[in-house]
Amino acid sequence: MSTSKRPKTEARAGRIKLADVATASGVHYSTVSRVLRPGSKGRISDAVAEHVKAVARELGYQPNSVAASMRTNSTHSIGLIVHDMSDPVYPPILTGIEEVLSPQGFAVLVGNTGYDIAVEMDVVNRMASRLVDGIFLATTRLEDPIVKRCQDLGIPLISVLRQTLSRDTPAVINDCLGGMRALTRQVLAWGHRDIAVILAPQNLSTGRERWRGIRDVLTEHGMTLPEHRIVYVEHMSADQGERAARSLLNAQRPPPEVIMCVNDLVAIGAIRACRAAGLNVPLDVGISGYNDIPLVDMIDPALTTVRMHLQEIGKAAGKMMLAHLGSEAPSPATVRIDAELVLRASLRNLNG
Amino acid sequence: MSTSKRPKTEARAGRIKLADVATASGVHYSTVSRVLRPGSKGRISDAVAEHVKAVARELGYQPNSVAASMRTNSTHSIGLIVHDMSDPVYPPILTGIEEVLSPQGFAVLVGNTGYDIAVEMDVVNRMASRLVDGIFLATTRLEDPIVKRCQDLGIPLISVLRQTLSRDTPAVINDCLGGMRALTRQVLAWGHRDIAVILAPQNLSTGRERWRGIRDVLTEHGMTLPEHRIVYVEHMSADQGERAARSLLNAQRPPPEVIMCVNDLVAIGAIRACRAAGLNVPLDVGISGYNDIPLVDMIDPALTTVRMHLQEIGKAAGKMMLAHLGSEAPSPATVRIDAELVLRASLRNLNG
DNA sequence: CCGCTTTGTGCAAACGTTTGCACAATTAGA
DNA sequence: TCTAATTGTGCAAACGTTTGCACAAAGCGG
Repeated sequence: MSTSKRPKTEARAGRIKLADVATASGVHYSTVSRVLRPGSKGRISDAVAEHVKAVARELGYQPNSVAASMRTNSTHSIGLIVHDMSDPVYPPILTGIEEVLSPQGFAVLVGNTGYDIAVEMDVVNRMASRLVDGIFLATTRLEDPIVKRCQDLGIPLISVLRQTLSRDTPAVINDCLGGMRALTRQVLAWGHRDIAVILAPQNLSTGRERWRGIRDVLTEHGMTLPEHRIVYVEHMSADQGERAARSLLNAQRPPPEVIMCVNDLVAIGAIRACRAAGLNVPLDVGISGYNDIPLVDMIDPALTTVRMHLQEIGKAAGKMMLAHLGSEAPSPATVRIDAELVLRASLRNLNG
Repeated sequence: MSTSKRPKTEARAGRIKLADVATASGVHYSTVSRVLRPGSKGRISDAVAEHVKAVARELGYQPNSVAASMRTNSTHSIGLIVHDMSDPVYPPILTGIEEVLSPQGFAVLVGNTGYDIAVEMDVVNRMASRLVDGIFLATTRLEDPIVKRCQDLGIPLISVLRQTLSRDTPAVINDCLGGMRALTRQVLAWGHRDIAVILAPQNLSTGRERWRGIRDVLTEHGMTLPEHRIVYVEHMSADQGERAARSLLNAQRPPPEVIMCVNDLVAIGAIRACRAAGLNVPLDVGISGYNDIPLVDMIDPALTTVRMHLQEIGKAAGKMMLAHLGSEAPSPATVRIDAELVLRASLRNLNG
């Protein structure tokens, strides 16, 4: 740590503390504490309370929550771990979380992993050092050493968007299964039969559930996909999507009627790949995504996708965190937030 | 605060502390501290150091940084205040900041204001209570009570993307003036003369600089814009952009040749408004944005805009923060990061 | 008017570090 | 061999809260 901060400015150094307010009001500092932190034990007369509050306000007293945390062993801060905040899925979740937690006095510590699990482990350890009251994990794998670590550390954990295989953590997730089923039914209803898919790694619950949603419906219709119509991305980005789509299109075979992508970014990449291959979307190839991130309604062609209610997910996660912090018994419930089909130009009705 | 957390889990309660490591290694806990925090005063023999480290590792010691913060009066955490993380401009900045600060042991506390200055003031006060070492402010107004507050509180502040009128805070901003000049020159070079603008509130440095960039170039060419070609948004969102554009198009006059928008989201709204009015972009009306946020290259039509190097801005801001935390004299330097013109389909060459 | 409850306030410990100071042990210089 | 410098470690205070406990004052029922 190179930053040696010895001196501090005046304002920082001469910070008003409880004792200052106390002497200025002629009471003991413990009394000030009780006035300013209602809910603590020990009743205070209204007269004193008013007076102390007035003095505190006048002196511009700002409580030192670090000191309070030290005493109470609770920082009222919670961590949010994501791979990359620039992925537009995450910010609305942060907003939802803040909406619930901020009024309760919680602050949110954001940690980006950059898709690197070593970094992620480090982030967790640092959050542990900082005594966060809980962690929201948006990177959860089906078998997850990070989850394990949090459990070992005794940090309340809530999984968002994803869930472990054993469902041993509380979680708030999108109903990927339902969403993908609805989408697949629509694809079939519109007469598509030669379907290709670009899937996420199958060590993620989202990746697995979305794929299962597709397969379920295909199976209902007595269909299965041939190997060569199934490709994977390593993580969900447009570049990865473009690469994957290229491998679908480059083969000697004719292009599929539709490419169902595991999410919108991947679908964007797929659209690029189609364009590059001289194929028109949706005339030559239909494309679908998942998430309904901002602007996919404005792209060319407007993307058919499934909307997750991300802010709702964030809010639900926030509430769940509050519940878990309050109670002793964190029942690992999994809450599913409904998904919503959004039909746009990138997928057409072959029957129409 | 409703959450009464009395009991804690085993793991949380029986946390290993310095003293535990000390007794286990047969040394005083101050020695352990010195071993684990190299750079502190007092040299330790290599033998003891190795031994203590081993014991600490074995016991799984996690330093309690709250306690350390209490002692040192420095939390190694910094705040980032934005209006709304869902605005795609901010995440890359966060990434840049983290990239620089995280390796130095800093954590980032994110605060969304929801465009509400009362909330914003509250966020600042809470960050002050939490003893953040510094604050990045991305909401800076030309005359800003928030900046004033931070100065009163003695919290090191760095303005990002925006700057105060008096330039009394260190800041890292995009070169809006240069960027907008370049764009305007291009617009003129391509033969557009009937130009309309959708501007941001003029109490923001970005709003004012971008407008000045346009005016400068127009003035160079002996042009000025008539009142009815100038409209404003309250803040930078697609909805606001759509409203503003509507008011430009609804008038009895013919539509302008080009609408220059203060940023991409606003431009998106303007495109929507044009479509709704039955106007083709770019054939009937050209549109430009600013920022080059993700996906504007994919929308219909692809948006002509100016790229800010957001992650660079974040990194520069992070470095600047480190510098200011280190030194006594925070010279309020303003760093400008170059902008880059990005020409796409939404603006056409009338001469071509 | 007496004991008992209630109410309001002060006292002091504790939270887990960091670090100035003291001091013992070792090394070096002459 | 003696003094002086150096090195390694222990001691204890301090950081600013919260909160259990003690206790005085006041209210009250009989």
